[in-house]
Amino acid sequence: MRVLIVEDEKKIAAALRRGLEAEGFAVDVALDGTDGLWMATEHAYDVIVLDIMLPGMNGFKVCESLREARNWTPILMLTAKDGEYDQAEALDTGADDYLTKPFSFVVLLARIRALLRRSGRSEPVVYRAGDLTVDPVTHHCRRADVSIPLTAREFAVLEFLMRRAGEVVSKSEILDNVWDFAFEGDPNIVEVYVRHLRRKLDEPFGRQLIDTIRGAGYRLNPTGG
Amino acid sequence: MRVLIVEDEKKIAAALRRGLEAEGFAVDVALDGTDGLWMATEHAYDVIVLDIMLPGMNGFKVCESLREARNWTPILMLTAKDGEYDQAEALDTGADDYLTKPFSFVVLLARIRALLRRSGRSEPVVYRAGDLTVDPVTHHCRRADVSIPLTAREFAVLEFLMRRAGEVVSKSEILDNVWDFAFEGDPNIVEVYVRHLRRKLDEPFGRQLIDTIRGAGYRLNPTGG
DNA sequence: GCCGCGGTTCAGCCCACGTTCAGGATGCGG
DNA sequence: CCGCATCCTGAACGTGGGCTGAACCGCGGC
Repeated sequence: MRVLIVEDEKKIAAALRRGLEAEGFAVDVALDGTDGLWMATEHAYDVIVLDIMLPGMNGFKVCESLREARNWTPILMLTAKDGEYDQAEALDTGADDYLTKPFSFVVLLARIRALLRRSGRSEPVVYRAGDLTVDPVTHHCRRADVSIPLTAREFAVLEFLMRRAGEVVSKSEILDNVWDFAFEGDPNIVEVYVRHLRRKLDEPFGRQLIDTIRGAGYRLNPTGG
Repeated sequence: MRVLIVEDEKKIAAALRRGLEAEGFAVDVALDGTDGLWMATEHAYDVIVLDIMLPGMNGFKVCESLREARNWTPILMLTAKDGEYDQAEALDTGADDYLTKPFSFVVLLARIRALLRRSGRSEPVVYRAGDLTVDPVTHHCRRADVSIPLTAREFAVLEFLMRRAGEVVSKSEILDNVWDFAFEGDPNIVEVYVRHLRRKLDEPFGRQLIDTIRGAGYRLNPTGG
């Protein structure tokens, strides 16, 4: 599955590349608009992540040019929240979806998966661990056939842990993936959400789904605890 | 697996080279920034370890130049704790991870492995000795199919001994690799941790995994004892 | 406006872990 | 057999990482 990222902020570009490669995507990066357009026309991608604010040629122009050239690769646009460029304009120029900065990696991944699914290029994803199932598409979580209501954040944390089931995941990794790239708050928030998840997923069932590895991070038990 | 180390402190550079070569990496060293940049562009490395404080051209610049040249080799930055340079700036310029000095060698190695894993360049690592298996990724240690809980330090010591299974390893080597390079405490701590490991790994199974070589150090029995 | 909910911050608590220390065992050379 | 160096071992101690409940804040719905 090939992805093209067109983004000039190196930090974001690098983070996206890293994350997507870890998910098994083949990733190319272009750091400005003209280069992005060139790469998109020369290679066949399954999806393109396209920033709007770009040096040289902005994202709208890139998107427009591609569509005029009859290139229908799904495009996910990245827009800044603070006006200047309009969200809706993204869809007008032929983008398939957009995401406003700042955003978290799991949300981006979900959107990309959604685009791929719509274009019929990928199989559905459902995570399982023992009697626990998590479905990012329908946003449903159930354990032992009882449905568990989760808030957006709780769900995102759980989804990330499920993707890395069995592995030790550090708190900073969770923070980097589930919260905004720009998040500068108290890292203790991760502990708080683990607490929420344990309360909803462990206590009613008398089991331990999420282990604490002191000094290293957390580990989701792939057998469901 | 090729590694480039860009570091001007010869003592550290040499220590890293030695350690990584012992791990089977092919190691090149550059002693200043311009040289490092040149080597990174001329050769293909799997990972680059890049100090920030460098004569000539600092680490940020090197990283930035590489990324602008579309070189996406994973970069692990080494930063000093005492301000002056900011940790976060490392990621801004396109580094993939950073490590603050002082750090221990096993931590560095773990980070390098993590980078390689994320970029899909390496196969999973699990250490085995007889019926003992140690998995750094999941932080699992099991003997004869029973899971043994270990603390972070215990795990680090065991991991180091496993990597050098069959060899005689001196106490100071263990100290240098598992503790900070700057550690100035009682070396007796190594004996204490060997004791802990023996209690957890030997006594319940009536075997001797770690031999004492009086006057020389310890040796982990590759057959599991 | 008011209310309720989700997200975030904060402060206090607790205990596991890392480290130190001192006394006891064990091996080795003379 | 003695003396010394090395290693083993249990216990004591202090710290910080992690846990938790509650307060706070902002937003959307009624």
